[in-house]
Order: sequence, then structure tokens, then C-alpha cells
Amino acid sequence: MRQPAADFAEAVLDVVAAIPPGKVMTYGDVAAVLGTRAARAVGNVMAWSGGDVPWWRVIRASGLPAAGHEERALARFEEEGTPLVATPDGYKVDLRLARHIP
DNA sequence: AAGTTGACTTTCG
DNA sequence: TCGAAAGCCAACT
Repeated sequence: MRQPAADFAEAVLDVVAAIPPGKVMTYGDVAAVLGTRAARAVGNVMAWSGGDVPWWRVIRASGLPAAGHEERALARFEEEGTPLVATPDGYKVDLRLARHIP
């Protein structure tokens, strides 16, 4: 199990918790706030932290949520009124409107 | 110390 | 516009 360092994980969780409802940030953006490009490491922290953080507000640059967690994320997005875009395959987040810049 | 893995990003064909 | 390949960073074995 890839258990991230406490300090790194803490920093990631702090940024994620700072994202307001109805908004989202890409993994790359979160990593940038931390002063690095480790988007994958950010995702790793999310997987480790699990349900204690609004992980659905952290999505990929494509506008799609975490792989394999699209349904759960969708429920949250509809609940929070996050700007979504319908796609033939399903849906995606409208990053133009929903992207949160700290 | 070196290699593998991952809820990623960006570029090239 | 879509799919494949390479690139990057942090953590684990």
C-alpha cells in the first residue's frame, strides 16, 4: 500500500479541503499549489485518505473525475450544483467554469 | 541504491 | 478529434 508521507498528505488534504462546493481543481493544479508537478502522488494521497475528504472535487485535466469513481462523483456534483457537460459517453465537468484557482 | 507503481499531464501521430 | 507514447514526481519494495 502506498502510504504517502504525513507532511505531503497533510498539505494535499489541506488544499482539497479549501476547494469550495461547486468548484473543482485538477490533480496538476493541486500539485502546483504544493510547488511540484506530482499529480500522481496527489491521487495516491486521495486513495489513501478515502472518504474523509471531498475527493470528488479533485479531477483530471480532461474534466473527468477519478477513474472508476465517476458515479459517486456525479452524485456529489449534482448535489453541489457543479457545472457539468453532457457527453455521448456520460458526462464531464466544465473546467472553464468550475475550475477553482486559489 | 535501483526498480516498480500509480484516483496524472502533455505532446505527437 | 481520438488514441498511443513519453514524461514527471513521490512513495514503496
